[in-house]
Amino acid sequence: MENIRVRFAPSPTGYLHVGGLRTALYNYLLAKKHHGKFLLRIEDTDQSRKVEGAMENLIETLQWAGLDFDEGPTKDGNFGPYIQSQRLPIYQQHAHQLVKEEKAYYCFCSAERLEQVRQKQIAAKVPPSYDRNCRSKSLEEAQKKIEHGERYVIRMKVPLTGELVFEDMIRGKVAIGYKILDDQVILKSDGFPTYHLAVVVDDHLMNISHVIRGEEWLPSTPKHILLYQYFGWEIPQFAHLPLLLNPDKSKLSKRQGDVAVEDYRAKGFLKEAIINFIALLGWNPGDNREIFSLEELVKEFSIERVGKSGAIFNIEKLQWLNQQHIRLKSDDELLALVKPNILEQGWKNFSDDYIKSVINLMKERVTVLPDFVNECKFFYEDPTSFDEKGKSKNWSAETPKHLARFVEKISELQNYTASTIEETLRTTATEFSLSAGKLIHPIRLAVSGISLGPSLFHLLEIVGKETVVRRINFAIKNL
RNA sequence: GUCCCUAUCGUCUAGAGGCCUAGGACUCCAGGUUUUCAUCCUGGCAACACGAGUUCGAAUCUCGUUAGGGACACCA
Repeated sequence: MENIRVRFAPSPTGYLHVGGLRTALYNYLLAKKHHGKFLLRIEDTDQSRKVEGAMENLIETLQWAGLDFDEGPTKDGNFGPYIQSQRLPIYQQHAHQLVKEEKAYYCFCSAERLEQVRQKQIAAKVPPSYDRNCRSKSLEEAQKKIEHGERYVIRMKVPLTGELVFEDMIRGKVAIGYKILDDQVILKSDGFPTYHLAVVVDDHLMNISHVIRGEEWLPSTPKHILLYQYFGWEIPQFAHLPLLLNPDKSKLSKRQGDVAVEDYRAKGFLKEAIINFIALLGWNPGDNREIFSLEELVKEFSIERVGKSGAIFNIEKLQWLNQQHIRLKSDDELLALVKPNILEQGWKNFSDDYIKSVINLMKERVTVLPDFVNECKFFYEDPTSFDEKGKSKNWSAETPKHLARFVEKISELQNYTASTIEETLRTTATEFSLSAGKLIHPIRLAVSGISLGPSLFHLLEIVGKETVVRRINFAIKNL
């Protein structure tokens, strides 16, 4: 494959959808794999749906995920502008050109008339579509109406019979009969193009070689190909990706869970895990590997290995992948990700080294980033309450005496490390003829307030002798 | 309703006619390791939608049925 140019072309209607991210990812992977270009184009031809700040948010999220585009609104190439609302004259010129060549025509039908036609068709149990009322009007007649100030749209002429056959890289041959295709509006009465015109004109002008998009576009692809033919342009390769699905197998949507990439980001999922996860939703390398970095995906990706059937977006595997990717990160990387949350908690008096030692001890035990906060509280503040179950199970009348002795002994420890702490604990247990567990569990409870967690000896080492002594003494008095 | 797409364990998937008594991963269950929990290790449950055909042989090819989904806007 040579000179690959692909694009991700979202509408700025809010956040970046995980399905959108996957589409962007597959485009990105194909481009990078073949040393091509990946462009971002903003499709904002429906002013009514435009959301303030959505484009900035889209770009920010895309870049957070690591999918840098080579050309786009904030990175000019030679094919801009990359925002469709800034390209209006281009579309208008092309639409009128088709009218001139009698491949499209002016339509003056009012919304009311269209609605009447539709109602009649529904009543007659005919599939609703435009009745081509204006198709037979002469150009002169139309011109006159326009001069009188009548509003119009431009519709493309679709052949009345025959069918259009095209090759999809994922689905193979697809054939669709013309008779079910409407004379689609390509230029709206407000002078904006519809998607169908804009996408074809831009993809051509921007030299797009492969159109990789969601399966929902498959049925309208013939309209696009027809437009390419009308303009006499080379038709790009099409690849229609299988849809991402809700657990009930409908198209992935809000209501049934989070669909915004930023939601998963906020929940503490790593970009590496999200990318890895969505890459595997519809694609696999053909062997048993499952953990991939973005760079590895670039190396391994091939569009031929993209599947055809929809994939349910099920976060259980995402969670597992997140665990795996957390382990792959260095303590320093994790520190950078976690420190803001630590500070947010008001835990300000802790050195980076301290936080890193916590991270190091905990990183094989967490699944999402916030676990470094929520499951690590006792590293940063004294427990204010104690787990009741743990107390009834592990705390006896004798316990304070045992713990007092342990405190006494570690206070004298010169070399306070996990191994000397362990040694001290075991000799203390022996003094009282106890199993080590009879000390370990109450000490854990006293120091952390809960009865689960990492290695006690490492926990005690990290927290520090002073704090351990203070917490145990507090527990002896108050438990 | 019409058109289009799709169909392997609960989920993501491997499988391009014999290598399939269908493989891997997640989840779940059991056992082991561990001071607890988690991790980790071992093992287990679990699928070719159905029916015809082609073939010596079909999860793989063809047709049909069924099911699910998508598209049918001056939205993308």
